[in-house]
Amino acid sequence: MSQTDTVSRILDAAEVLFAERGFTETSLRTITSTAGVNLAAVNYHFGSKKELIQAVFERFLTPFTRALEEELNRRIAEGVPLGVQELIECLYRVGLGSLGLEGKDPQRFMRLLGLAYTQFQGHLRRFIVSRYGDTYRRFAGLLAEALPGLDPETFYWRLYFMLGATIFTLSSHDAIEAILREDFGTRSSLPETLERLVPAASAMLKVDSH
Amino acid sequence: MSQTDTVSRILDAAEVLFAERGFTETSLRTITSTAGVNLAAVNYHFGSKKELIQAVFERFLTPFTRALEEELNRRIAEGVPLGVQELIECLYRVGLGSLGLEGKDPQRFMRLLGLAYTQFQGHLRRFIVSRYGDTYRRFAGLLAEALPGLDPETFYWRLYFMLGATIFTLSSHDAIEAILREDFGTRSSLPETLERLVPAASAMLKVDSH
DNA sequence: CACCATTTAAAACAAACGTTTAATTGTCGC
DNA sequence: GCGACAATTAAACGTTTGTTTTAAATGGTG
Repeated sequence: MSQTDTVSRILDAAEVLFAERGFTETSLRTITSTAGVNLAAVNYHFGSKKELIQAVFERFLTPFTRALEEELNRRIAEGVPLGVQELIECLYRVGLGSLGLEGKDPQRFMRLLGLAYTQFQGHLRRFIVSRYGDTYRRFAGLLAEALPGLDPETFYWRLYFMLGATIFTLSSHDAIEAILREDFGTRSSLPETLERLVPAASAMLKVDSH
Repeated sequence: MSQTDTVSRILDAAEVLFAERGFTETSLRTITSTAGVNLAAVNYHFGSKKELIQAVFERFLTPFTRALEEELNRRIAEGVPLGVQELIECLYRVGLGSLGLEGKDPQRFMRLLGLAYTQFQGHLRRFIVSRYGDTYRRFAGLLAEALPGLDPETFYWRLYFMLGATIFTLSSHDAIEAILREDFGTRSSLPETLERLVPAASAMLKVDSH
């Protein structure tokens, strides 16, 4: 078994298990036995559990961030100014695209993102901000440009409202979908939920509160 | 030290520590030493850690739910039909009021609510739904009445969007506030944040997506 | 073939965890 | 004051955790 094999097998197993149970609730022994590798392999390749957690996030956030940057460049090169709804659609579409490749489940990454914000892993938040903060600030800047006249403080609070609605909803998507399916008998896929989320989030950003 | 003393000292300590670090990351030893009681007191009075977690939630959710029910009764007795914005305002104001009594920090309860949804404590979610589900459904029903013409599925999804925006934002209120204070030099209190959240959440519920 | 990184196996490590036990203390009704 | 029961205490229980260490085996590269 080659190195890349062992490393990615560990990452695959950790990704799934972390998303299902959280970081503290997932032991290295569960990860390594799921991955079919030796227990010591984690500390050999990653150094520690903390660094393994960061590596899991790096593996999906780096392609996502790159894809978002490229999509923003492409849209800006067209010369058409980007509206609020278009920017949010862009964000979601890149997420569905870059995270849904290779049979990966986009919701799993949403669960992980949710964990990064709600579990108490200070090192992880610091890692994400330092690594991907620039792209986040660029996106926030474009969104602010599309909302002229809105005072910056209100804008940023609403940005967090939107972040909360997105992460919370999508990371619990399966659970919510199960409840609604029971009540209404209908199914709704992740793209359908995003179609509902885009206008709702846009309305929240654009509303005139006075 | 009387029984009520020990019990409420444990609940006080657990409430703060759970909100700060989460359930798994808070040990019974930390709780009992913070509370100044013996380690075995938790299992003696509550039975297990799971039941302690439930007791923490029961202590603040029961008065909150009762206060919300009473406020809804009061408003309905007035005969004036309740609008979307009024209902959301009502919810937040009751939260600020009933949870902010006795020097308690409303944000702490928001953090706990966030944990209840994002951490993996199946027993806790079941406990909350079975105990407080009726009031939740009553509030949702009133809100749906205030939004005639909106198809039920879209309504419920937006309800979750609102729940996410509220819980996510308020449970991270201190962290977000610190970031914005650094960027803008201004402060914003929890009531001020709620004043921003009410119109944003209302707009999200009311928007016509067609 | 020799080298070196990789992987495995097995074991041990100290630390932390939730829980239980048995003995002691405190308190209240009689 | 005494018996009964609730409450508190110190100590130990058995697991599980992340991590490290030893050794041997494996595999590809120069």
